[in-house]
Amino acid sequence: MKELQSEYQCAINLVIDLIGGKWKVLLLWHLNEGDKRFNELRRTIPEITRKMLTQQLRELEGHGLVKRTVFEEVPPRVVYSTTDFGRKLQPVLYGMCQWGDDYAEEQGIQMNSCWTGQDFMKK
Amino acid sequence: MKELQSEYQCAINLVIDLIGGKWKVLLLWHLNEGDKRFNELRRTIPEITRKMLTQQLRELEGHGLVKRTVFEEVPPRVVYSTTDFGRKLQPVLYGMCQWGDDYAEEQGIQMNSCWTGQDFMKK
DNA sequence: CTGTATCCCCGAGGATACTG
DNA sequence: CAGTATCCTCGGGGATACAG
Repeated sequence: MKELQSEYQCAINLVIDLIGGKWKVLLLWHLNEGDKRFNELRRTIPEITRKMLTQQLRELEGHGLVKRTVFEEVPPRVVYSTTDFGRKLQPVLYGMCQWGDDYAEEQGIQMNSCWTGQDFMKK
Repeated sequence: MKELQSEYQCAINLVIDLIGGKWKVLLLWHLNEGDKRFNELRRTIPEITRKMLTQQLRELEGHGLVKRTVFEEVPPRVVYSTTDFGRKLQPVLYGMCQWGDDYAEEQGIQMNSCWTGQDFMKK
């Protein structure tokens, strides 16, 4: 598990350590849509391997951005959700998405929009 | 040079391709403080190598987020600045920084604040 | 279903020397 | 000053098999 430093020159460096991983922003984004199970996330992000999914989720959990809830059943059921703090990032992620959409439009890039922004705006 | 895809499932994936590089967010952040020369950036981010700095700047430039201005002098002078579009990301970066600051405070992480947020807020 | 455990490859990126 | 050009290492991350 990647440890955070005890001191940072600038908050942006801390943020990069927290959500700079290859899949973390994507995971947080999808978890902000709603709680998700392990294989549900795999289906949402088909390119991710089990190993990477586990690892990135564990780091997000370790840093307090994601909560992991295990239901003691057979077969096992595990649900991932964002913590209050992870959820605080939502406006930022949303801003990123908007900016990305702007970029795509300006550059004529196609978007198969899994766009959850509207839901967010209603709040 | 890393090419963008012609189509994305979701804007967040595009954003990750645009600024997901190891140093890109950091570079954009520092360039938002003001235009900077090559070695100035190296001093600001001592851990980055010349190679990486060049490469990441070239990608940002290629994607239209950063502008590179060469002054034909001896010795050469090259100034990097954010484009209008790159600048549009500033509120997002600022939001990330605020969130990082919150996190640091909650977790008791030390911050040697190169904090340019205040300047931003005045606008 | 939700993961570990292993093995292994490949390419991001560091170190260093050189250049216009 | 602002980069290229080379070489080489190292670990991120894929593939696969196995486990509770």
